[in-house]
Amino acid sequence: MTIRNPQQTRERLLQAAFQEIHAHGFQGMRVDEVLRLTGLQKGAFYHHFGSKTKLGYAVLEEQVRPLIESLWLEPLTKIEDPVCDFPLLLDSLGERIPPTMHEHGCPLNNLAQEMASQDEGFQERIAQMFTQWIDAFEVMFEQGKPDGYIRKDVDSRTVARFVVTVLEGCIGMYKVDHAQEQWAACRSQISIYLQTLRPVNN
Amino acid sequence: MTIRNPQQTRERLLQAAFQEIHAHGFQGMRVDEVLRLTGLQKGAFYHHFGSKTKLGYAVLEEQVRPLIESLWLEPLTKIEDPVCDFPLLLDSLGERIPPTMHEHGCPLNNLAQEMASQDEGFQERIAQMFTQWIDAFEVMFEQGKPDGYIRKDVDSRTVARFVVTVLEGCIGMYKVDHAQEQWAACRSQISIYLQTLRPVNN
DNA sequence: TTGCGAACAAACTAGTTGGTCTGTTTATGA
DNA sequence: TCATAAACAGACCAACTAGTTTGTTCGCAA
Repeated sequence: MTIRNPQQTRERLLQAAFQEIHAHGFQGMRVDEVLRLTGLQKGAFYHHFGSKTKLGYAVLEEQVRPLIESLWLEPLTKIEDPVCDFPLLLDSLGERIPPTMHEHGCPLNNLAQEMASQDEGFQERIAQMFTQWIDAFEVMFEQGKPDGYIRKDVDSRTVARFVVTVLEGCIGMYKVDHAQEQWAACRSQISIYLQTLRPVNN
Repeated sequence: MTIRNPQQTRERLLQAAFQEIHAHGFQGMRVDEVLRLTGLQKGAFYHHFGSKTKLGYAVLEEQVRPLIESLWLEPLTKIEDPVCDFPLLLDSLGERIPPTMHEHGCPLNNLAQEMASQDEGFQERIAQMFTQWIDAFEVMFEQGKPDGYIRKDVDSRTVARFVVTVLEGCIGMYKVDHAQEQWAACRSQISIYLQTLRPVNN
């Protein structure tokens, strides 16, 4: 008599799938390998998820999304002076992310590059998550205006788009050759860029 | 009696493979589909390329590399004032790239994100091509110094790294939802950033 | 207590995929 | 001209892969 725990079974499948997708991409992820990692069988898999694609959606929403939220969205709300504090947040990133991130990059960006043009379901979910991410940055810059940290005429949304772009680009570049200079370059130059958002009459 | 042309046969295979890899990724590319597109048979394929992987390498070096060179490296050599001319080069990009690029993004970046952590052969070739690309930007910024376009104390390599990062990030973001604002944001903010490279006593 | 659906196990299937093997035709150099 | 290798055609194969089916067991509500 084995004790059953449907929620935990589902969660185990999700975590193993997330791990495999992060390492090999969605198309590279093998259902059989997820089963091997969890010690479960086909029956369990297709009971909880109807198909490989639906599993992918679930991983995106239940694994990747919370990760982005805790790693980025939540810390951003605590930033007072974007120009000064955001680069500091970047510095702490190395310690805040799990080791697998160094090797395989940002799971959201990976899925974005692989699946956005392949599957509409992925595309929509990914686009929404990026929008949410940009929103968080926009709020951060907007909130910096009343306190005089950011110029009033700055287009916060445009700046937010740019910052997210730099982040994804940087993580992508780092994935290629893991060069420390690459990360350092983005860190220093984003800081220089942010200085341009300061009010003129300092 | 059919006329044989080994070089052309090889080239046809390369072009079809490039097209398929660009559309579906390397792992998503099917040898059979390349054969169908070219009207050739397995014999021809495995005569010219020993394996799918070797074909991938050949596509990278004989299709992607020349594309990067003609689209970026070559135009960069003609730029005099980086701060002013580079954003103009970006503006002309829309007309200079083939339509498939809009849909599937940068083939080099796609392969980078998909294969860098999967296969050492890909990783090394991709890293080298990125280095070459960064080199070209570095030269551009360095050459802008004697003429007073760029501050003498600017670290050209760091700036070059940053610019390539922004480009790849931007193309990647554009791939997700094809938003015009995304492209416009990067275009305008990269221009603002480049202004910080100007000498102070203008 | 019992009935019934949820939660699995496990064998099976049909289609796909990269790659091989054998044979045939074309070019090329001696 | 003729031998030899290059340049293919095309059938074949073994491994893999997502998904199905059937059957069994567990948990909960009535």
